[in-house]
Amino acid sequence: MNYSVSEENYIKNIYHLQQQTETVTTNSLANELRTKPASVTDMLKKLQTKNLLEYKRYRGFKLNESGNKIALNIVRRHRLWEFFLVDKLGFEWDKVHEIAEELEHVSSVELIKRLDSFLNFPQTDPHGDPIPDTNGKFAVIKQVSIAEAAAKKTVVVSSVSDQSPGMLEMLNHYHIGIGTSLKINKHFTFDGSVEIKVSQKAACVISEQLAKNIFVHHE
Amino acid sequence: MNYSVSEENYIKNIYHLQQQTETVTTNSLANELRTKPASVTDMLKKLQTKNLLEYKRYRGFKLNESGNKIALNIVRRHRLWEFFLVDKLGFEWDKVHEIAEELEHVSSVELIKRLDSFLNFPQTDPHGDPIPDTNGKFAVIKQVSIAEAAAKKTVVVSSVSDQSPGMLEMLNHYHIGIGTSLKINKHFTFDGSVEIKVSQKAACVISEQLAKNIFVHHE
DNA sequence: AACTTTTTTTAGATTTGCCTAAACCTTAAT
DNA sequence: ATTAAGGTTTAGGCAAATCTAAAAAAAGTT
Repeated sequence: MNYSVSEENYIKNIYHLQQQTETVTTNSLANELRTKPASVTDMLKKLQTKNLLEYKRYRGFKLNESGNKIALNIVRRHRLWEFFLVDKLGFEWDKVHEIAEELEHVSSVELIKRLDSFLNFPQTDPHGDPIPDTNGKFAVIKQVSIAEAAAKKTVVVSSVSDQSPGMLEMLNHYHIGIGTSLKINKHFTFDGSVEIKVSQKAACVISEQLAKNIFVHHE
Repeated sequence: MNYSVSEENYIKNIYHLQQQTETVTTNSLANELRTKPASVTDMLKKLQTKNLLEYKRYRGFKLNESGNKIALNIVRRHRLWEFFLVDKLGFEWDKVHEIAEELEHVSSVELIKRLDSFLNFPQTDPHGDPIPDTNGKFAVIKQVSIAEAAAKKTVVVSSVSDQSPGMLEMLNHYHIGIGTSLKINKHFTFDGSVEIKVSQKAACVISEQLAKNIFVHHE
């Protein structure tokens, strides 16, 4: 079956909200989509008719099995395009989200198959988020923010949860990117800042706010 | 200014029809867009309001200066994406039109700029049609179909006007592609067929229909 | 438990792009 | 010049996706 751009956007955003809360509310989705709650209710009915949702009036909603599958497919397309934009076209990763938002709705299955292969089957997008495979499966890496990571360990940056230009500027300044390995030296309890050491460079201290937005994993 | 997918499709198709006839008719456009004449009239009014058309009721219409500029930009996007699909993703050229139809509406200017550079500023799409530059300019190559080309001359294939799978099959069979050079040996008046010689291979005879759809230029 | 606040839904409009059917022009033919 | 035929436009509607305003349900407060 084929879905409209609007339907796909609703599905995708329900999926993303579900990563934080099991069931999603009308208001939060309206907020995410920059639309009005009444519009959300309308679309929910439609998606329920198409059997993509579990939805009870006034009680919130969540994607069912097939809704989830479709969402993962959209996420797959989005992340593959983001990878393409950064890796092949040389975009900075804070610029690609909007463009991928449009590209993700191009419907050809063959296109995505070939794009995946052209990109050499990447596992994560430029922000470190995993790219689901054709069946919606992806490896879940156990990761923690630098703020929570144990001291004295060497870890690898796996993703960043903020994709603003300001964030990019900071990461460039500290020479940190996805895949960079660094050592957590010390957590300062006073302000939550963390001393880290990136590769051969001198140790430096990053703010709590930054530490909370950089996720790392072991080895 | 920004245009809807629908508006862009109208503009593009008016442009294409104008290549054959100076002014376009409601019916022919409706036919091209697989829509109804009444719908075309509706959209014409809208495009006229937006100052992209010269249009007099019952009298046909054509793009004005700015309409033309927009059309050429859409054509540029379409052809760049076609080039990408064939050159980078390995699609056969009879499969790319539909996909490029969707991709061409992605609106980022920066995207197209970078795509162009990534593809190394191609001059023509996979069917040999010229890719307009940012200002809508492109080199016009004087070309004739093999059916009309003078005998005893060596020519270079510059484009094909039919993009069906059947056409592709024939071209592959004769080892003909865009850029292939071949010699026109003889025109048979009886059935319009033409004897040609492709590179080092044995001379062969192609039908009038095929000859009419392959365009060539000198040197 | 009753009232207030917040959230969600319904009802009714609006816009865009499309449709059918009917009216309207233009052209070509007698 | 009239008429027939064809193409074009208007009128009126429909579906998708949105909105505002009002009603209904749930949650929070005293």
